[in-house]
Amino acid sequence: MPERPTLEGLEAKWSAAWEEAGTYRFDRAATGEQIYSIDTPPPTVSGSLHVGHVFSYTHTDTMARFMRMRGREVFYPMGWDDNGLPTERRVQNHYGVRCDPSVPYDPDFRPPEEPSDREPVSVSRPNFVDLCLRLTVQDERAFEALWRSLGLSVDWEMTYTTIGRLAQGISQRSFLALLRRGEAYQLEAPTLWDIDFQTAVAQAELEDRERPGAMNGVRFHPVEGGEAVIETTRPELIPACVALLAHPDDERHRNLVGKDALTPLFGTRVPVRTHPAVEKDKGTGLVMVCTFGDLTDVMWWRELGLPVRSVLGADGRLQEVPLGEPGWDSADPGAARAAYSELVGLTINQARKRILELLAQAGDIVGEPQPVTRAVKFFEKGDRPVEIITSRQWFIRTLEHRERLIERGRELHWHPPYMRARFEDWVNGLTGDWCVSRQRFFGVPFPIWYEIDQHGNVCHERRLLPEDDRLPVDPSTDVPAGYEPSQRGQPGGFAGDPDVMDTWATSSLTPQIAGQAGVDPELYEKVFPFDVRPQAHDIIRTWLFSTVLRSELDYRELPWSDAAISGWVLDPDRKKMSKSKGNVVTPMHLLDEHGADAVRYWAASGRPGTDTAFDPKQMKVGRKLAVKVLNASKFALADLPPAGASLTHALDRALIGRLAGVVAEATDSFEDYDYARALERAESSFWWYCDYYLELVKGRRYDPDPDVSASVARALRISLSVFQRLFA
RNA sequence: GGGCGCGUAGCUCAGUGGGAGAGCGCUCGCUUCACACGCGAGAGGUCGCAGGUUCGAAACCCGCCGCGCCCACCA
Repeated sequence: MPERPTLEGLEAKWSAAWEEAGTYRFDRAATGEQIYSIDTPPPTVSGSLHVGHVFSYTHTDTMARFMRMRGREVFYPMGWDDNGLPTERRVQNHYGVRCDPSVPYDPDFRPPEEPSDREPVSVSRPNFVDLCLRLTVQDERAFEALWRSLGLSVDWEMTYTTIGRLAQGISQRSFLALLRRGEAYQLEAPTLWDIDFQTAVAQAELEDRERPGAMNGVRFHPVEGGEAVIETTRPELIPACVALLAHPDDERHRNLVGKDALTPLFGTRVPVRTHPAVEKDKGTGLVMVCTFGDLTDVMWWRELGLPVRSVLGADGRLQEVPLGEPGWDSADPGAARAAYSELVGLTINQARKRILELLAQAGDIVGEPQPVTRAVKFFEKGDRPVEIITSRQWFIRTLEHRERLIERGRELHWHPPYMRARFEDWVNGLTGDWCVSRQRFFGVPFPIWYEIDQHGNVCHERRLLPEDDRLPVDPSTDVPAGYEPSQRGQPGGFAGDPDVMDTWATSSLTPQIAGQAGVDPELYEKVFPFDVRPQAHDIIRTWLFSTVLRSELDYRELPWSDAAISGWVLDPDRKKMSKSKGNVVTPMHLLDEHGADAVRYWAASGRPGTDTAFDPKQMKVGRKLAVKVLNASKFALADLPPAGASLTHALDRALIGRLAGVVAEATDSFEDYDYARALERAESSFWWYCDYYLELVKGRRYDPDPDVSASVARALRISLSVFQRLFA
C-alpha cells in the first residue's frame, strides 16, 4: 500500500499487462449466444483523430467491457478506412504528386522529399497507390497508439483495412454476386458529378451550401410570334435547353402550350409543355428545362421523354457541340455557332457572365437581374457545386427495395429509439439508385474487363468476369482468363474497367470484412449477424443505410440486432467541430494531461445520441474521481483483518443492500445502452459511500476488538470490489 | 415547407405524476489520523411562454416562441 497513491504509471503498467495476458483477445471456442460482436466503425485514415472519435469510441468500449463482465465473449475488432478520396487528397498534398493513369509505372519512383510549390509531379496509378499505402500505414500506427492510450479493449489481432486484400476480395465478390442477380447494373445516365475531382458522387454525399446568385429574366421567341419570358439563375445552360414548361392550370401560358419556341442566341426549337411540378407563382410561371441544371431537370427530362443536349464537359467547361446538326437544329446555324464560339472552353462562371452580355446585346434580357441567395448542392468534400453530367456508371438497385429497408429499420433496435426516424426519412427521400462507381484511383477496382471489337471499340455489354477464387483482381494490371497481357487495349483484345468503388460500397460490408466472410467461414458463422453497430448520427444515411442495404441484398437479414447512435462533440460555443472552422480539438494532449480514465469519464457522461459540448472541466472531475477511488481503496484495504468474517452489523448489511440496488440500476442502464446513466449512478453512490459510510465506520474499523472490526472489514472488501467493477 | 431533438441555478447537465437536484464556479469555515484532486456550511432557480388533463405537473396533452440537426425546395 503506497503512502500516497497516484495515477501516474498505472496506464503503462496495465495496458502492457493486458496485452501480455491477451485479456481482450476473442476466444474462438465461444459459441452462439455467448458471443457479443461489435461492428466497429473504421475511422477514416486521413490525418488525425479528433476528440469526437475519442468520445464515441469510448461509448462503444464501455459496452464491450460491460458485456465481457456479463460473461459474453466479445468480438471487438478495429478497422481502418483508408481507401477513398481523403487519402488521395492527403497524398497529393503530402508528396506534391498527382495521379495520371496514362503515365507508365516507374518501379524506381521516389517521392519528392518536400512537396514543391510548383506543379505537382504526375505519377502512374500504381505509384500513386503505393504512396497512398505508404502514408496510410504511418497514420494507422499513430491511430493505434492513440487507441491504446485511451485504453480501448479491442482485439488488435483482428484489425482490417478497407484497402486491404480481404476487403477488396469481399467487396468484389459481393459486387459480382449483385451483378449476377441483376441488383447491380451499368448505365449511361445523368449522374451527380464533381468537376474538380472529376468523378461521379452519390446523393448521400451531397450537402447544401448557401451561395449568392442572380435571377435573370430571359426572353424566348415563340415560333408563332409573341414572347415567352423565363427566369433563370443559370443562363449558361440556355444552349442545353430542351423544353419550356408551365403548370397545366396556368392560364397565362395556355396559348403557348403545345407549340414551339426558339431559344435566344441559338435559335434552337424547343417545345412548350406542361408538368404539375411547375410552380405557378415562381418567376413568370414558365421554366426552362436544361440537360441538366438540377435534379428537377432530370425528373422532367425523364418523365416527359425529352432529348439530351449536353453542353457541360467533365471538367466543368462548356464543350464543343455540333450546332446546326441533327439534335442541335437551329433557325440560324451561323448565328448559333457564332454565339456558342464565345462560350466554348469557358468555365461555368465565365460562361454565365459572357452569355449575359450576349443576351443583353441581342435584347433578350428582360428587366434587371435580381440578387438571390440560394442553397446549392455540393459534394461534401468538394469546392465547387456538383453538376449533372451524363456518364457511364455502376449502380446498385435501391429504390425498389425501399419498403423492405423500412421494415428492416423497424426490426433494428435503435439506441436512442428516435434515431430510426432519420433512417426512414432518408429511405423515403431517395430519388435514385446508388451510384457506386468513382473515377478515382485509391479504391477497390471493379473486377470487370470488357471485350474490344475489331474496330477498337470497347463493348461495355460484353463483360469478362473473373472466377470468385481469383479475387481480388485489379483489371488495370491483371488479365482476364483466355487473354494475353499484350491484348490490353488492342482490337480483339480487352480493356479493364477503369473505375473504383465508392468508399461506402466497401464500408457497407464491414460486418463481412471484420468477420472474414468467405475466408474464415467458421469465424463468420459465429459473429454474423453482429450484435451492435455503434456509430454517429450523421452517417445514418450513408454507412448505416448502405450496410442494411447490402445485408438485405446478400442475406435478406439485418447485419446486427442493435444500433447504438452517438452524438457529436461540439466546441464550447456549441458549434460543430470542423477543420475549416479551425475549432478541432486533438485528443493526445488531453490523455497526457488528464489521463485516460478522466477523458473516458468525460466521454461516457455524454448521453447516447446527444451532442455534447467539449468541456475539459469534466475531465478534471473524472480525474478527481479516479484519485478518490485510489484514496478510498487505501483506507478500505490498509491493515484489514483476514477475510472470512460475516456481515453482522446492521449498517454494513444496509450498505451492501444499497449497493445491490445500484448494481441493478447500472446493469439495467447498460442493457439499454445507456452507459451515461450507469456512470452517473455509480459515481453518485460512490461519493455518498465515501462521505457517509466510510466516515461512519471509522470508529468500528479501528476498534481493537476483532469481533467489532470484522464486519466492517468484510463490508469494505465487498463494497470496494463492487465500485471498482462498476467503474470498470 | 416536413421530420427529429433540445430549452431546469452564472456554466455543464441529471431528474417521465407528489421533497426542485448534482458537479463546476461563488461565499464562509476546516491541514479532522484514506483523500486539500479533500471535508463541512451557505447564497443562487416564476423548471422557455400560454392553455389543458389531474386531488397534485419541471414531467402527460395542445398551441406558441427560441436553438440545433436531418430532409425537401432552390426555374
